[in-house]
Amino acid sequence: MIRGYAESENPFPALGLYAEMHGLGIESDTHTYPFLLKACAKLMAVKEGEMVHGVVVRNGYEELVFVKNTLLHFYSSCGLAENAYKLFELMCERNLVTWNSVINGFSINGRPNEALTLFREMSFEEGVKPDGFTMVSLLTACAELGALALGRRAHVYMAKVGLHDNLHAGNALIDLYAKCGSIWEAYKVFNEMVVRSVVSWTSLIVGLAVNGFGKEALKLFGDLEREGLLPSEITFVGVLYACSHCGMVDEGFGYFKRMREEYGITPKVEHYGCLVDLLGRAGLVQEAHKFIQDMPLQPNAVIWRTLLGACTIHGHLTLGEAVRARLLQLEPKHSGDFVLLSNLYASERRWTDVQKVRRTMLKEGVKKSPGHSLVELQNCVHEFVMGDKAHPQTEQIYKMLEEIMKKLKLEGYVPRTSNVLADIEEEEKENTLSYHSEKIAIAFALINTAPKTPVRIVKNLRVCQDCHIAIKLISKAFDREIVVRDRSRFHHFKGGTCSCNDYW
DNA sequence: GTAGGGTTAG
Repeated sequence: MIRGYAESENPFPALGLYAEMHGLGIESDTHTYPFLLKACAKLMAVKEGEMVHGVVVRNGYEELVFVKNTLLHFYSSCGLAENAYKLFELMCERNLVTWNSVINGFSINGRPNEALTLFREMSFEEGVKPDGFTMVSLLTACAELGALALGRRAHVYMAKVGLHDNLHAGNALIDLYAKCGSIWEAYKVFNEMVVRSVVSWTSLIVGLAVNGFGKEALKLFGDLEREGLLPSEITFVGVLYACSHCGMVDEGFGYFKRMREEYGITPKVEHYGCLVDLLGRAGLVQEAHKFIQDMPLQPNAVIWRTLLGACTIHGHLTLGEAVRARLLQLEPKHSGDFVLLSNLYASERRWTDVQKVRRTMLKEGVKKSPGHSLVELQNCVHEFVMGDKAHPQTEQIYKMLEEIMKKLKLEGYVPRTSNVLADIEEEEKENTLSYHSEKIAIAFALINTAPKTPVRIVKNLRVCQDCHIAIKLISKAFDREIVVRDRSRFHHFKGGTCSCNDYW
């Protein structure tokens, strides 16, 4: 019974049954724990899982590799990669599932570097051969880092050991190439797949959309329908995202209607979020506000933040302030909201208000999350932060930055300082030569790669307006294609223009 | 005869 529930869509009753069993004085055996932990993992029931962990230890089943592996999986899927790793370190017997569980724990919890390190340890030091599961975690880690060369190597390896036909690994490859901005390689993987699932289609649709190929994403969705496949709610998130980033307002609402009526999918807050963005981006800010007020779900912070973003782009000061007040109630210390509000005031040239926002931030101890940019070079991922001086090539990098600035000024570039808050740390450091991390990363890449090679950067925050203008000019002045993945989407810079059409 | 994987609005 417990097994049945644990493996079903609603594993909740499994926990109740266990409690009942416990109450009747029936002891669990080694067959029960894995299913219980599976249920806890699915439900993210941390407390219950930790309790089961305690029982496992008390009954002396801790050293059984099967049981321990489910514990690793439980902690990993509840966002507690560290707990999983601690257990892993103490294990005397490990098998492939053990390695996969702990690697995946790091990979899905935003610690891709640790996932890669463990993968190397597993395959090069311990000589354990990876399987499809391992490759999915590895590719996910590469995708997060934007490590294209490393991902390609994994792809080659998969072909060599016969894992290239694995459906899940194939899907992870599509996602990898899309998240590295190499959408044509994603297409290639998709086209060569022996078996595809709706996830394969969805991954490519989402990948096309975030890379700025909205029309192609919608075309692919059409192909999916012609094949008679059933799109999922995530497919529709991709479709609606494509519409909002291409300004296709009517089409977006058309798909939303079809999602509900033809496919019977109940829209979630993510779908409403896309539509708020769709209206807001298109300048229909009042309509977006009305849409939020009329939606049947409770709007969350992301919904209001989307509207605040639209107010900032289109200069709706009064509404923006009202939305900001709501966000203060929902998430008072979200640094991004302070930045948005400040940009809103800056766009209206209200400098006193900009200063006020800054002072509040300092007073409340709200720190802007530090931006960093990643560049991959010869299978190594280099990280740069604003004003970075830690890299061994610092001297060369800053010389290059000077050269870049000289060239850009000839092209008519004037540094844009209206995003005052974006430079808050810069001012604190009182360092006039403190460049944003993406500029440093680009200088580093220009030094270390052959002319005309594309430059790829992954940034954890959104690229600021000043850097966006500068990178457009760099792509022209240095004749380089520059691909920047920021927090929200891709920017493909080439010959002085960007694929986002300055709209992001 | 009990364990693990892919896509999600700002």
